[in-house]
Amino acid sequence: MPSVFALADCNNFYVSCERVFNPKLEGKPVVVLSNNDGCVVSRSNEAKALGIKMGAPVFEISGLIKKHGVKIFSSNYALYGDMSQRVMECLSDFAKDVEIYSIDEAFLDLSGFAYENLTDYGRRICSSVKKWTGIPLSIGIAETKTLAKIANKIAKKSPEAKGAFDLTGPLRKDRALLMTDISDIWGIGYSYCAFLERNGVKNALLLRDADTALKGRIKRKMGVWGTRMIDELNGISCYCLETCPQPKKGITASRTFKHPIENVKELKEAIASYISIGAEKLRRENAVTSSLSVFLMTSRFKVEDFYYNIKTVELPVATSDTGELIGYAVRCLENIYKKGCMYKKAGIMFKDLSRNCIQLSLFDKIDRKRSERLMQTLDSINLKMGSGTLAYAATAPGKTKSWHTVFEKRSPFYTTNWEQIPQVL
DNA sequence: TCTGGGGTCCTAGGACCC
DNA sequence: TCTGGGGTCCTAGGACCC
Repeated sequence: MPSVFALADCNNFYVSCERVFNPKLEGKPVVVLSNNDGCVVSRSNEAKALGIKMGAPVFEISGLIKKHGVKIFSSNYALYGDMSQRVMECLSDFAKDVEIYSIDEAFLDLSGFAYENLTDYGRRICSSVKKWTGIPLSIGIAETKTLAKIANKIAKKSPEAKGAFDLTGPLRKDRALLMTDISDIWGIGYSYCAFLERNGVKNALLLRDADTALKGRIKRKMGVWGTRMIDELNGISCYCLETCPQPKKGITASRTFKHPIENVKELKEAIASYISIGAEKLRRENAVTSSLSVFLMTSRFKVEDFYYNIKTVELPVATSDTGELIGYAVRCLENIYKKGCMYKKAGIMFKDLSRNCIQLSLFDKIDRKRSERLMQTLDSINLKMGSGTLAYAATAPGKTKSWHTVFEKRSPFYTTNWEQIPQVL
């Protein structure tokens, strides 16, 4: 049985989440900003039409914002995460297997739906999800994930598609691939796009039908990725549906500061707080780490005196104990801290994760059982009473700090906080 | 003045070993 | 003066994704 994938992708997801609870935003230009309200990460169609680009720094578009009354929001991750869960639950009603690909995308296995009209089925999914969650989405259907991505782009762009576009079967495929710019193919970024264009490959059809010589050049430049991409465009599926989330290979927690920081004490607090975030993720994954890195950097936009340094330590015994990790991290920080630098970003990384099996060391002085109980208690209190209820003193809890991320225009936590639930008056 | 965060995979090249 | 071959493992860096 040939495989059939549907890619369900929420339209302008973060903006759509804001609109669910604030319907007055419908039809208006709206953008959602990154941490510290730095740059644009989600745009409504109206904002796109004004020429606001993805990733644009806010200070560069402040004129446009003023002129057109663009509504702006800080990121509200609690809201988006919760809305995403609702959308994914709805989607799972429509297919036997679902792969959650990102916060706003999922692949559905529609193999064996041959007797249904797939376009109609896709439209039914869209209207049900919209009705149940308020979130609009588009569906692209095809024999491979890469083709489903292309189908999805067409579903989003063309109003006749009414939310869903089916690319299975030979009929519309050539035309669809001809109309697809090389840069719109999944896996083609800035660098590969330039390479392929230099080789005369301007659209997906030309890439699909590459001759042997061109395939060779692509293989040399892009490796196996390039080969697989051509196969996928030819309807040969190279990527199957991953229904169970793969265990994480590493965990990173880092933040950019609104204003640069020089003070080592403040940097220590920031690093301790990133360790807390990372270690909690680690425990949620049921994992321990045996490699910890701490890094510091100044602004990457000030090339003249750019400074970046990273220190990695291998731990004698793998752990997920926040306190223990803070201890190591602070020593790493002291190692790479250079006085006089204005730091703009700092973070921590855990690598070499292992699961559920701590290799004990003969020289270990820490009571592992006790540490495990302590972390379980910490996590359960924070889960019950709210994140950050219990925190290490090293993170300077309860005080407003220069390294704290700024969210000046954040909407209420409508769905995850009883105090902020929407009211009907 | 002001520019996000967290991932994955692949490859080349060096170190090391037999 | 002469100076092998092949395998494995690890890491850094590149490229991409959302």
